[in-house]
Amino acid sequence: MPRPTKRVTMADVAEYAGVTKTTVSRVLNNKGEISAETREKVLKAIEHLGYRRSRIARGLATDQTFLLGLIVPGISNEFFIEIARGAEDAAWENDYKILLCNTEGDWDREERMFLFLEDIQVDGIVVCAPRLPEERLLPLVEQFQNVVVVNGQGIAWRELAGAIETADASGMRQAVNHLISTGRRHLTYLGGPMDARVSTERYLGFVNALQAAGHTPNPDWHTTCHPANLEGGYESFKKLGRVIAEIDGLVCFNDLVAAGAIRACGEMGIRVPDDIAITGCDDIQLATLVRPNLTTLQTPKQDIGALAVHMLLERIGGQHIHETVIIEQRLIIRESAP
Amino acid sequence: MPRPTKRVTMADVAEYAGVTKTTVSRVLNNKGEISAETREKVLKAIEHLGYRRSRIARGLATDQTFLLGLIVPGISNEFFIEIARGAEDAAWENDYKILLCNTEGDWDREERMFLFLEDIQVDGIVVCAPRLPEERLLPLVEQFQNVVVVNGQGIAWRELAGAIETADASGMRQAVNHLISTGRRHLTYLGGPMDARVSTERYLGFVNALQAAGHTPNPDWHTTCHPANLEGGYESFKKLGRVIAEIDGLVCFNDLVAAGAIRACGEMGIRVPDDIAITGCDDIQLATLVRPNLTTLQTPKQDIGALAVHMLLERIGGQHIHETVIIEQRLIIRESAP
DNA sequence: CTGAAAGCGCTTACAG
DNA sequence: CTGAAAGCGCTTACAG
Repeated sequence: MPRPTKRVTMADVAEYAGVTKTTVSRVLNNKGEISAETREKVLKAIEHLGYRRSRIARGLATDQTFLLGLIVPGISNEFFIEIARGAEDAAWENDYKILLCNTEGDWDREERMFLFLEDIQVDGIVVCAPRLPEERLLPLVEQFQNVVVVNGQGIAWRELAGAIETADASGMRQAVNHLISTGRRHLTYLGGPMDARVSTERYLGFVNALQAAGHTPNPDWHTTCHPANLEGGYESFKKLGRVIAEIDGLVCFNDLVAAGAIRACGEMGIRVPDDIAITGCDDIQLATLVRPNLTTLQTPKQDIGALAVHMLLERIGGQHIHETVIIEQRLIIRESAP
Repeated sequence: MPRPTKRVTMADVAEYAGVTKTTVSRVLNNKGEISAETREKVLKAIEHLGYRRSRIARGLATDQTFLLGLIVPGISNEFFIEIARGAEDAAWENDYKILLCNTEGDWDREERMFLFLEDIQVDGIVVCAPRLPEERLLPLVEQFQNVVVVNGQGIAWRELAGAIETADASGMRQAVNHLISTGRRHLTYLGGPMDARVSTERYLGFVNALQAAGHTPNPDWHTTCHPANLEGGYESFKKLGRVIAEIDGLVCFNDLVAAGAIRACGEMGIRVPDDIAITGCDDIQLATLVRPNLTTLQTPKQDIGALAVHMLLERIGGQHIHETVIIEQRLIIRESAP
């Protein structure tokens, strides 16, 4: 922002303290030996003049901005908001700042965001892109040094970036087992978009768990939601139409979809959980707002955000300790599937 | 991000095109006369080398970053998310980018965010700070050139910054009039934190409208919510305790609070809207998710965000056309107060 | 322990 | 219409 008053620069500090910019820079960066006395003088000058180092100038000189980008496909989705929150805290703790970028699930916008972040010259990027096709993700990851991908698809990029994934199949298994152990016999799955790995994986988890328990999933019942939000869940559930009466257990892709299904049940005169038990996934706030409350899989969203930042920081520091981390989910039993 | 391969610089482009950096800069900025031929050569060189101008270097040279900051007190509050969305679109359209900053309603964090944005050297800042005290806001506004405040408190800063405000009192009047005209006689107000102007103003609007209609608000019934979200609304409604049976109309500070009240009603065996009619404010998504759907005041959230950016751009351009803009709300009638 | 000087990648008067 | 040069505010070898 063009300042009304001239900016206080390092040269001003140097002059006031009677030293050179080199010295000022050194005390600022705690680099090299400096006599206690000189340091004192410089610190006083900084204090007195109200000097604040220009991140831009520093960025130009060092090629480091201490900025991190976080790309999410939607900002009104609490799942990503929580990840952002965790990431932000972790970043601040390490003197980094987070730039939150929302793509609205638009792939072109995804690329534009990468370009934007490259423009700003962030030191690293966390990408949450569950639906982005591998062939779109790969070039982005190739172009940048430090990237951590949360729930990404494909494998081509994996040696280039860090990865964090939720243990989707195992989560769904917990949901299915719970429904079966509470007496449900005719289960189906209300899925997310099948172009997302998290989605297909959850479906597979559902199918496998069912088979492992000696049941056969009815493929005709399998329904997906577009988009995987409340409206999508509502519409898709209604599509189940006549067969719905036979179903007594519904495993949903996420809490939003589950809430939509519950809403549809309300209108269709189907009682939850009496007639049908419903489970969600992620445990967002909505899970406890909806009536009946959602039985769901808790995902440690903030932890994922913090972990992503830590992995990024490792990479920036030249280490690649955590290549891939799997995050387990935990079943929380509430009213919708007691 | 320290690049593995050397960055393509303006000098490279100049060399490849057989001109000087000055010329390259000129075609990039469309400044000064350039022969079509030269321009062509430069453009080709840029294309060929895949050159992308460094925003950092440019920022250092011009003191302009084409970056805007947007400070919000909470990122899980849909009201602010929508403002952010509107702001982002408006910014992109003008080749600016938005940096979204969340303070979580923490005033110290508010100041830190300002410092951070100053650090990044954004060209302007939009602040949503409904609860920030005037004496905290003033120094921040004084320190920056280009600021637009959304729903700010106090007046001291008003000649220094642009302002956008919702017409809260008039909104509440609509709600009260609707309740009265549909036969409700014993109204009360479930308020927000009384340290926010929007909150006191809504309360005054409520009281005035009631009096204008010849009713006397019962001050004993007046209750505030801390915080003004679902839980707060739920708790506060319960505090109304015994007197609740006498109340047949409830005007709420916002949709979140209203949803909390509805939830409490459910548990207390009070029927909405039969026993009590409830109105919200803002018309967030939740308004149509809750059962019964919320009658509420629609606030054009995205428009507010876009307007804020436009006002900021005006200021950056040296104009101060819109000093203060008042945004009207509109009553949407749904199930909770038919 | 401290300084002089070059460099980061741009822009912008000033000349021609 | 184009260029040489200084400057934006830092950092960092290189000397001493």
